[in-house]
Amino acid sequence: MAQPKKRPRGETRRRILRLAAEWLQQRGYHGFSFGQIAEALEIQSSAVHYHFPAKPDLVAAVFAGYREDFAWWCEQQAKSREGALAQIGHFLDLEARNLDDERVCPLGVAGVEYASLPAEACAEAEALRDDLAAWLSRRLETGRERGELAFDGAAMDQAQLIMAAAQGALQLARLHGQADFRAVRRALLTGLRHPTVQA
Amino acid sequence: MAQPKKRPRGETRRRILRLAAEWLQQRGYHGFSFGQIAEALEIQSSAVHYHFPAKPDLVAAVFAGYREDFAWWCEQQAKSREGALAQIGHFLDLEARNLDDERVCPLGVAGVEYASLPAEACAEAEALRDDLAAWLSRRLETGRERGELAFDGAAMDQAQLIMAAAQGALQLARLHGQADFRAVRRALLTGLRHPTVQA
DNA sequence: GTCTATAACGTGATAGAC
DNA sequence: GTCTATCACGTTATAGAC
Repeated sequence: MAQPKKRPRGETRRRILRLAAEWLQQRGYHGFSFGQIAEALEIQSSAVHYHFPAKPDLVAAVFAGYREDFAWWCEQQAKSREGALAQIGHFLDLEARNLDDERVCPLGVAGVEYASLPAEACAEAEALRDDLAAWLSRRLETGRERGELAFDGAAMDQAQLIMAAAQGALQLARLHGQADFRAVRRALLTGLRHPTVQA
Repeated sequence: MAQPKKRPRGETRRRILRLAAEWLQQRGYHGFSFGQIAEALEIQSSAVHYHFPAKPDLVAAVFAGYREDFAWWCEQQAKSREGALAQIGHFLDLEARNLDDERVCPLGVAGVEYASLPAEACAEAEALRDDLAAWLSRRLETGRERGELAFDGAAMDQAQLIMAAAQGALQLARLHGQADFRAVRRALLTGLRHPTVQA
């Protein structure tokens, strides 16, 4: 029988998280199993259970990872000191990266499967939603104050429109093609650039 | 689709379809089973298999039902002879009905679980997407021609924005509350009403 | 940290009686 | 059209060896 492969500390855990994130965004929570992860990584399913006692633990960790990644991205973004419209464009580009390997936004997964998702995963997803909403509405608010952006209504309404549209567009892109996402990106940014009417 | 036009008058069949549609939109494709449907309807799981040989058949039939319902809705809508903005508002209200029992848009389910969904279901979902996109872009196009609506870019881009935003907003509403959907509805319609700038 | 082995269960699906 | 009975399989999860 094959000897266990020695791997650097924490390497297996990272590989599990990485694959689980990919499949979660491609197939949904119920669309992959510990056994499939084990097979793909050429380890035993009980090795997966060692790192993550149960599936809710694994998926909650995946969502927590999304939050870490987004926090890191925000830090990098803050350094660039770009305008609000450019930053929001970069946010849409961040979402667009999911198109490369046919993923959807993790919030979409949580939203669709909400009623069949473990509570831990829901809680992390809600926190991620709050992170995104806070970042977006802040950019929109200051962008409007500085006259860079024009839109009617509350900044938070606009932030939710952007989140919802990006997430929905990634899903529609799978049904009809990546052009659908670009169409939505175009429509969103055009709407923001649009100067308010002088009455 | 496997099932021809002729629909058996069976009450059981209708009850199965109704419950499957509800659960599909609440839990996703993998979030419910024949056994659970049988239990809820107090029949045997093999009775479900009688009406729908396999799960893909059932779910494809559910999607086909969505298309029929939407076609019927379009007919009713055509009779009203309302303006484009009002009609698009009604479309968003149609989506908003899903909030009542915490469902999401079926296209969201298909988009999220695409990689783990049977091909029959994907095909029906794509057809439904085309139905919605065609109806919306037509309203947008004629609305703009008549000066009722104002937006930049292609009508189809705008149609995709509306579809994506509505679908994403239903999902976000589950994570944070129904107000999120209303915020998106507001932002969308405000954007359309916004008069183009006179340069 | 990974393995073997296995438990306990739910799943989609089928055959055939009534 | 619905039932009983059953199947093979995949699933999550645990115990204990190395």
